[in-house]
Amino acid sequence: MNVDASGGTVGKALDVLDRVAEFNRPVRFAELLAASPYPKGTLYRLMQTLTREGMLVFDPDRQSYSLGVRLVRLAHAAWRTSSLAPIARPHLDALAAETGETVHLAQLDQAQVLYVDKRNTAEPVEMYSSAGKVGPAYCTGVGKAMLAHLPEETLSQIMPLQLFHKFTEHTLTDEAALRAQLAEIRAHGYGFDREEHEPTIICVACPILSERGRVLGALSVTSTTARTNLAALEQLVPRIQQTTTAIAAEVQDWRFPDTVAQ
Amino acid sequence: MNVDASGGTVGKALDVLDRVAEFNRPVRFAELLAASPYPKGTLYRLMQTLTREGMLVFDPDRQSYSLGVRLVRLAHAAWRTSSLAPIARPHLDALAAETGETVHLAQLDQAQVLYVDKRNTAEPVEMYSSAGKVGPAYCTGVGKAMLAHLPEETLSQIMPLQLFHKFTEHTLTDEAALRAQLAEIRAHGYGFDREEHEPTIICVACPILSERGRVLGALSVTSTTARTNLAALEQLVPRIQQTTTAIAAEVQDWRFPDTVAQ
DNA sequence: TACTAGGTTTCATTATTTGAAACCACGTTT
DNA sequence: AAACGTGGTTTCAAATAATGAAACCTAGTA
Repeated sequence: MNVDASGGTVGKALDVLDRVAEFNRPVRFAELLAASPYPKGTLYRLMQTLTREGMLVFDPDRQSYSLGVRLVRLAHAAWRTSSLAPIARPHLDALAAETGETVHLAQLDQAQVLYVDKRNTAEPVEMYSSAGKVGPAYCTGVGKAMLAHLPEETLSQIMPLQLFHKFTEHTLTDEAALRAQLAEIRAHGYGFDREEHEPTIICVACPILSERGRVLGALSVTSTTARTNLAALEQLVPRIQQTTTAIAAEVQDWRFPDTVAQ
Repeated sequence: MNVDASGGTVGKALDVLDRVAEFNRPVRFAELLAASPYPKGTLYRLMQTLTREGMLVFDPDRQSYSLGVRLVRLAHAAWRTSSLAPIARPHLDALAAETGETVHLAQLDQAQVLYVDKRNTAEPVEMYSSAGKVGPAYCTGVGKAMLAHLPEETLSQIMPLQLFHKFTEHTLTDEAALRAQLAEIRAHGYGFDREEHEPTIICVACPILSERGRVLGALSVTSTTARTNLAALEQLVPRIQQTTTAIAAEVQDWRFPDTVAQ
């Protein structure tokens, strides 16, 4: 999944972190060794370093490694400064309240969609259960909305990384089909998820664009075919765009509170 | 704050990440250069690498760097597998509901306390606002509860890293005083925060220990002198210990769902 | 035009990383 | 008890990547 191969030591170290993350549970050295392209000694020292640095934690009881809490601390900062979530929060609240539907805020992480916040009127906000989750870009509303507004150069870089797994019978399964839809989305300024990722789940999504047209993220309102339909969701577009515009506007200033550092 | 100095390249790279994080806002190359011990060229390439790897994001509009979203993704995994939060969640809910007070779940990150979850009956759970925050160990209930149960070797390593800043008139300001209290806490199995960090804020905290006595984290119930007092909080100790024991017990198995990897 | 500040690249030197293999510790088998 | 095997740790010369001083851009200013 990760197209590293970049020679650098830090690249490898981060790659190891990713691999540990993929296990989703504490992992033994030998397991990781089997899953890594690195020779024993190299991997060993890499993990030593990462452990010493607090990015990994070694559990002596279980003889296994997990991601370290230092990551949580870093991510806290990342989330605050580099994600749209803190700004978007009140807007999401309002939108979710008004529509009564689930609202997703996402950004691009490499070739995938990373959900940075979520409002679900039914259940209360679950920490990290939404923030931090990743999903495919080619078959989600937010994903396509972002892809559609990417410069061709970037798009052609991440297009080959799309897996085009056929989740449902509506999933777009090749680049041509996707590109056709992206053009459409670009023209309209919004796009749909037509049960492409999960059956009965539909959504309408709008990109969040900077003044200069750079893709900052995307916002979607999700529902089910049991409750509503695409036409009804389309009615919400003006309201959603009102939100995305507001968020984009705030982002413009936001970036420099310029309070004295420290 | 960071006692790196470890020659490795990854150490330096992570150090750079920390420094970026400390700014709490997008930061220009020159700013970071001024704050770093590394020469121009070195820092430059370090940041190039980190940016290429998605750990930093460069905003071309603002000519500045922020922490990348890849961190959020990694932290999501870290939080799930390496923190007590997912397990403790229901227990925290129950404890908070019963006591009607704020409940904190913390773990040690290097020499600091890292809050991994929190329940505040008043306000709803705020994403990341609690998870990811760090605080001093020597003057918080959870901090001292954890320090008290650390093996001497580890303790003597992190003791010199305590800042002993006198937040309030009750703050312990030297190692001797702290060690005396740690002994007491170890004897009782619980400890207090006697307005040591913030005036009027008091809490009672219990460590979460593994079967073998390893420190996994700590749990505290916090209140104010306006509402209650230490004696009343002490009454809650059995209830809190019931919770910590339950969490510790669950942790024992938890670590290996042993579902087929991938 | 000259000057400056911020950022990028070069290149010979340095020192870290590499990885094959040896080694160690332990629990298992014969 | 000796031999074996697996999982983990260390060694050491060779290969490679990181270093940092300085040169070099680029764009905005005097």
